[in-house]
Amino acid sequence: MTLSHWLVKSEPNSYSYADLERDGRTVWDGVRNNAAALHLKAMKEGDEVFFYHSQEGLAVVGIARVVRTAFPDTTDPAGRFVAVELAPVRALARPVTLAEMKAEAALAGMAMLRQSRLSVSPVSADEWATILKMATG
DNA sequence: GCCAACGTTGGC
DNA sequence: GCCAACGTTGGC
Repeated sequence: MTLSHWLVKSEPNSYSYADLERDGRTVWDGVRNNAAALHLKAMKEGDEVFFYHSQEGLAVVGIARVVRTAFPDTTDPAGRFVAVELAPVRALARPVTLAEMKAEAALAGMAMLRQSRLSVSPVSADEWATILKMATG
């Protein structure tokens, strides 16, 4: 089975990567956007996920892993949306900022750059490798 | 704080 | 079913 890669956004004021490390795992709920929900449904156990800090930080700061695939989001009264569970893998050695990603030609097609408001987006294998390299450089 | 992008709602 | 109005997200 081939694993896929994703990116999720979170405002560190409400839930940061450090919070995920502290908790060990967390329910990724509250997504109320159909495109984002489709990506949640496509996540497989073991898929790796970049954890991006929006509003404050504006950078990919860590890697998480899908530990439970999509199930009904109990915070959605209408019962239409789904949640997954994520666990921390590791913090990046160096955060990769939005400005750096925008400046990197290899990331020009990246979903989160093309549609800035999408809170859950796919990351191609090449984009994943590019960002990992930027995090060590 | 402002504004662009974009999704949703509701009147027709 | 269209589209204007409105609300939310998120970068600047």
